[in-house]
Amino acid sequence: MATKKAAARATKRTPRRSVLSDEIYDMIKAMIFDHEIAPGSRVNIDSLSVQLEVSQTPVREALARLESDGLIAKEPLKGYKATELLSIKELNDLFQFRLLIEPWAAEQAAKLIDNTGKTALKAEMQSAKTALKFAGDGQFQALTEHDSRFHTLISSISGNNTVADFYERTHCHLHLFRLYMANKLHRIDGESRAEFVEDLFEQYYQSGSGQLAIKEHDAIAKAILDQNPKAAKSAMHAHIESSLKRFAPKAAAAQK
Amino acid sequence: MATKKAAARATKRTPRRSVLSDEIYDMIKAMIFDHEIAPGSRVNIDSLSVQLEVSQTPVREALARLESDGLIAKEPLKGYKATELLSIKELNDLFQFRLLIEPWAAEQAAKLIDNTGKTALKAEMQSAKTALKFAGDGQFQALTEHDSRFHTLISSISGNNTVADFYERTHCHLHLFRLYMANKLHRIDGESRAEFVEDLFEQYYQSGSGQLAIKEHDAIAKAILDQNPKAAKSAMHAHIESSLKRFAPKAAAAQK
DNA sequence: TTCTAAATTATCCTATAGGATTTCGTAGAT
DNA sequence: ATCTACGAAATCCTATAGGATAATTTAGAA
Repeated sequence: MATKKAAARATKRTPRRSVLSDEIYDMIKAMIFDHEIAPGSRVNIDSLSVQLEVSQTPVREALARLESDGLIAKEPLKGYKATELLSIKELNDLFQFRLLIEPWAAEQAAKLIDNTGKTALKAEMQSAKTALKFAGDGQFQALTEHDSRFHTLISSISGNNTVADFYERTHCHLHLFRLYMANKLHRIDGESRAEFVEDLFEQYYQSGSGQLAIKEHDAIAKAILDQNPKAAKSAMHAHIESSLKRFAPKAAAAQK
Repeated sequence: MATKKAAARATKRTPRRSVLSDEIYDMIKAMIFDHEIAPGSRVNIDSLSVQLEVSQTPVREALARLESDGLIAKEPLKGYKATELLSIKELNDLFQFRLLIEPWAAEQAAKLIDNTGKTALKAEMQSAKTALKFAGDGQFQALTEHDSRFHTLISSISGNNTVADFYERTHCHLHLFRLYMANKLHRIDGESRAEFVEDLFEQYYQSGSGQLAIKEHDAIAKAILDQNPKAAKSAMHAHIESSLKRFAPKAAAAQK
């Protein structure tokens, strides 16, 4: 008896900290971000379940949630497929929406920030510097993750949970979009790859005038830390507008 | 041949306009709205599947989607439960969020509306009048549905799909909240029921000063139809603020 | 009374089978 | 040669049963 129990315990040493369907959800989301699942391609439940070595049930739950997130679309009796990349119009709509929300959030954050928030914000700006180094080598992941965390952090400091929730939701798409562009490079023949990385780095993170996007983040963070609401609001507004300018040409290129 | 075709058409009279899991999703959502599933109560997959006479699979998918909608929460290894009603803070957060979005949407709608949109808006305002009659008899469902459609319509006329999507998403909660209050009446002993209906009608839809919420809708619709952006924006702003004033005391009462 | 340990309950996951629908390919007719 | 009709394969959707693990309850001992 005891030996049998021990054996059973040994075989499944997996502590399973969370439920399986959550893990599968994260895995599939990662596959979409990494373009293992290309935009617009079919997503087969059967294949996924054998690939991830689980049964269909958790895969189904994960796909249902991803559909709510807008990362996957279900056509009845046809199956799931990954959604297409953002069109120009969708990109504009999204940024217009951000312009309505985030400058306000930055303003509120400057009003309401406490010491805990200040510490967190300073730490995030510190991590941006190391992320920037990786980006110089063509590794953008750290930088995009900083960007996501930065905006999420400000939303949460604003104190309005509805706003914070919204941010996490809508930015899946944007994240995808970014990684698409970064990923695109890897498929270009080796010769011109370095050149493209340079180009992307210049245009995307440095922008024409030599102003780094990170510097815009710095300006926002500084205004919030100084508890200057008006400055924080306008800095955020400027940042989103210049982000859109950086994205628009890339979005147009991705359409084809 | 022809007969065979006709026979085939007859046998499959079930067009199955949508898949089962979608129907189940709608059914469970309706059960939450109608308080067949009370806020905070446990939701058992097994019970639901026998109650709705389907297997567990579609129930699981429906619950996963409802979790994304925020109407149901999952506690790992404990099961699903319906989320609680909005707290005062959440109500304030939600309305603050609406104040950032909807006045802008009304402004855009006034700028961009075409003849199709004008026809739809006029029709919706017409339906409000009949809904108002039902409300006088204590049947608020038609009125709350008009409210939901009205705001959704303006979001869609604004031309920004991100905004339109957002509206549909966030207002599940609000809808629930309203129906909760309306539903509460039915559980009160017959004696004082009429009195409470009167009270609710006065405070919720007529408000202290004798201004009907529908009249506020009228003002918004008129400004949009006149293509007067500034008026539309300020009318929407005023409407949301007075809505919050109507809701706040009810939310406080529901806390207990 | 309070703490430990076993038994019960419930949830999550797996596995598989079968029905329904779409898609693709082939044969025949115009 | 093009189009229609039938048949086969693939895919999705549904249904059901059963095993494994965590949470809860109950019983017994200090």
